[in-house]
Amino acid sequence: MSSLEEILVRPPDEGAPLLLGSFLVSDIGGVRVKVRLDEVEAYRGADDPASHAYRGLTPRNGSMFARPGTLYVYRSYGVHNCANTSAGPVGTGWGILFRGGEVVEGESIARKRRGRDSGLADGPGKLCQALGIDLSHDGLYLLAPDSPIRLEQGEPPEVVVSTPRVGITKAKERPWRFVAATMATARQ
DNA sequence: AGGATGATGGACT
DNA sequence: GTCCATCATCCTA
Repeated sequence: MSSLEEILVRPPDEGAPLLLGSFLVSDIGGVRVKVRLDEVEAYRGADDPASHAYRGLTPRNGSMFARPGTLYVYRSYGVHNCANTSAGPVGTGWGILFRGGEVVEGESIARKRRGRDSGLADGPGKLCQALGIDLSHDGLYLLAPDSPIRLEQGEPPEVVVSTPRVGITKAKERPWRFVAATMATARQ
């Protein structure tokens, strides 16, 4: 099994599927919420018209160009926050979007933050809300054990399904969305 | 300085 | 399935 450091330094279309089963943990407001990642997408910087980093470094996307494992948070549709980790060598602008997961700890906190009892983290905006991630957390280093938001190693899923990415208008055909599945349930 | 846009989610028909 | 809230950011001028 590869370490998170080894996974994140790879090109994201190779690293992203290996990130499935890992945990995204937040210690915010004195409480902990932990999510097992089951859906991610790769964005490949200057090689990828769908990436926020496609046009190079801007004030918003700086975290994507930082060392792999840096948290990049952006506002989506004026309403939601979405979280990524940077990937690849420094300066590439590569990244992996955390699209969804299952809350495995702090479920009551997640329910409260989400204002509902189900669908707690099955989407990038929902996942951020459940974990309490907002723009102020942009730039955190997810591999630091004392970071309030961090990645922790987990068990890889039985099966990984790859599909085109969701919600983009450019480079739609690239199969860079990766979803954890089991032999029985080959989800799309 | 202003306008278009979007890696979404929730409510509703 | 459709509609749309709502705003940071980026591009054009």
